[in-house]
Amino acid sequence: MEVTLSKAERTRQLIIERSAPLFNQKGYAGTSMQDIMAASGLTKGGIYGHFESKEEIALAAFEHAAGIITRMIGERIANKESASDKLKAILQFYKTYLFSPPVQGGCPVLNTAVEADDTNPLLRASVVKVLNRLHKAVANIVLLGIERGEFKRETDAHRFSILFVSMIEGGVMLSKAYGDNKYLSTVISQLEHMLGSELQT
Amino acid sequence: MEVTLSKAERTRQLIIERSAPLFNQKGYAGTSMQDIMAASGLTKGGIYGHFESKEEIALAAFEHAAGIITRMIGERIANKESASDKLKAILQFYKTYLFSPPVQGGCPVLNTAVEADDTNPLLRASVVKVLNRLHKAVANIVLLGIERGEFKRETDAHRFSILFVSMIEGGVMLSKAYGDNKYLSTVISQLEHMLGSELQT
DNA sequence: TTTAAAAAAGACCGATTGGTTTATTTTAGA
DNA sequence: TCTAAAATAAACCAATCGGTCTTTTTTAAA
Repeated sequence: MEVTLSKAERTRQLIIERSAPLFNQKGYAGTSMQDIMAASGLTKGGIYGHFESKEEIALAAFEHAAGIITRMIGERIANKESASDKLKAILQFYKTYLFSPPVQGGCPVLNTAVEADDTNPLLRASVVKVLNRLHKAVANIVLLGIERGEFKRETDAHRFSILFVSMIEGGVMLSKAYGDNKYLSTVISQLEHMLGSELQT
Repeated sequence: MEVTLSKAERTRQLIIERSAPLFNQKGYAGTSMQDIMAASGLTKGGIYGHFESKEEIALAAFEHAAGIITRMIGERIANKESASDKLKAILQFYKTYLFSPPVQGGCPVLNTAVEADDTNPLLRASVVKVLNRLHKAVANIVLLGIERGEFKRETDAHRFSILFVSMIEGGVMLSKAYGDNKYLSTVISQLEHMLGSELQT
C-alpha cells in the first residue's frame, strides 16, 4: 500500500517539521504534547499513530533540524573548489545564521547538546553523531587544503576543526543571549583571519 | 562581621544551594518542585515560605552558581600582578573545570543562556548581567596589560574578550557533549598561544 | 461505488505539575 | 518559662503532563 504509507509518511514528516522549531526554542522538557498538537494541527491519537513517545519525536526533530543545516553547509561546500573557499563558505553561512535561522531557536546542536548532556542519553548520542560529521567535514577540508598546497603542511586538521566548531558555537550562544549579532560576527572574522595567517602557506 | 544568619536566611540559602545543581543539570523546565523538595529535605510549605515561585528559586540558584564561579575567578586574578598572569590564571581555572566543576552540570552561564534565551526573559537578563561582568573583567585585564606595556598598544580589548569567552564556552559545550576534556583543553591551549603571539609585545 | 484498511479524533487514564491553605511545630525574645 | 511570631508540614487544588483506547473518518484499490 504505497499510497497509504506515503500519506502516513507525509504526516510523520509534518509532525517532525512543525515540532522541530518548538524543541529548538523551548527544549525537550519545555515542549509539551499540547504544543506539538497545536503546531501540527493533529490530536494525540493522530500523533501517537506515528510515534511511540515524545522522545522519539524529539529525536526525529533534532535529526531533521541538524539535517537542514548540514545539508545547507554541504551545498555551499560542494560549490567551491579550493579548501580556503570551502571554509570561507561555511563562515559565510554562519554570518546570516541568526538573521535568518534555518530552524527557529538558534543552533539545534548547541541547544540539544546543552540540554541533553546530563539528562537524555539518546539525544546526546544523536548530538555526538552530528558533531562528528561536522568535525570530519571541517577536518577533511583542511586536509584537502594541505594536499592542494594551500595550507601549511604542519597544520593540525583535527585541532583546527575543534577551534572552528568551538568558536562558532560559542559565538552563537553569546549572540543569542545578548540578542546581538556582534559576538558571532567577531568570532567569524577571527576565524577568517586565522585562515589567512595560520593555515595559509 | 555578621555571624548569625536567621533561621529563615539559612533555610533560604539551603534551598538555593541544593537546587542550583539541579537547575544546572536538568534545566529550569526539567527541574520540578518535587526535585527541589527532595534535594532540600523540605516540603512545599517550607519552600514556598521563602520563595514566591519556582522561577524565583531558579533565578536565585543561577545567581548563586554564577557567583561561585566569578568569585573563584576573582580570587585567582587578584593573586597575580601581570595581565598575562591574570589571563593565564583564568585559563588554568577552566582547565580543571569539568573534572571538578564548582557546580554540577557544567557552566551555569552556558546552560542558562541556551535554555532561557527564547523562553525566560528574567533568567536571560540575569545571564546577560553575568556575561557583562565576565567580559568587563577580561577586557580590563587586557587594558591593564596594554598600560603595563605587556600587550601591544593596538590590541582590541573588547574584541579579545569576546573571543576569550566564546572559545571557552564553546569548548565547554563540546567537552560536555562528548564527555571528553580534549575539546576544552584544545581551546584553552589556543588561547594561551594567542596570548603569546598576538597580544604580547 | 463498494469496502477493508489506515489514519485521525476525542474521550479517557493515573500521575505529576506549580502553587495554596490550614494546622502544627519550632524558634527566639521577654 | 511563657508566649507570640516565625517556620514548616501536610492536605489539598485545578490544571496539565505523557500516553492509551475506542470510535469515527478518510483513504485508496477493486
